[in-house]
Amino acid sequence: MTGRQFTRRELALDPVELSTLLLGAVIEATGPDGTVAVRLVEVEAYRGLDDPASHCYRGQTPRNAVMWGPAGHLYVYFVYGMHFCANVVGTEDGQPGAVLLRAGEVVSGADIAKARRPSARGNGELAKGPAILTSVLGIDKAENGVDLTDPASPVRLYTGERVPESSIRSGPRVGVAMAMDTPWRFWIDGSPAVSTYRRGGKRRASAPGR
DNA sequence: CAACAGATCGACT
DNA sequence: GTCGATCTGTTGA
Repeated sequence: MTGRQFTRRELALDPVELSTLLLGAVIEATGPDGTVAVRLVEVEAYRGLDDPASHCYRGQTPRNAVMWGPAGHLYVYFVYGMHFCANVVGTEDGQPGAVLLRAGEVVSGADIAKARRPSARGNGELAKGPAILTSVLGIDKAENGVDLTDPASPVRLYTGERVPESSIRSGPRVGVAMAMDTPWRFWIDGSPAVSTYRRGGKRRASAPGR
């Protein structure tokens, strides 16, 4: 157990503000094989309408509909044909926005986390990267839209130890080609779970033959 | 250590 | 048909 569960009202923030609130917070997910909790150490803000890199920049679609919904819900999307990524919905009232959960440290259920991701290189207690985080937590499309503030929800969000502002760093988001000058990635300085930065950009498909 | 190509499904043009 | 809020193994400095 860590802190108390967040309320929807506490999470109804601009994604940039919500990002710093989520650092150090604990997300806990219960699946058929058990419960895993992760302390968040790296997140990214996506503000929607103003933000060309956001899924909702071009308007509402069936995939991103959750981002228009109430704060404190989980937005899960499938990407690159094999990975799931999880976001916490922040703003409300027609101002879509969310915070991508990028990395964390497993604080309970480490054995289950390891079983779910046996190929995790090195330390299985780290969830270094958004797709690894979701697989360790057992989150997939089925958890899209669940309420993180509901005690009965399969995925819940709790307050953690407060992170001193001096240890919070920010920088450009990972893998984002547009708006690279916007430092909307936030992480806890010194955490081993923080993913290494990879710049975004177009990659031409090469090797036309097979 | 840094950089790149491949894998693979669904949303969007 | 193209490309993506990615990860991993391989290659090269």
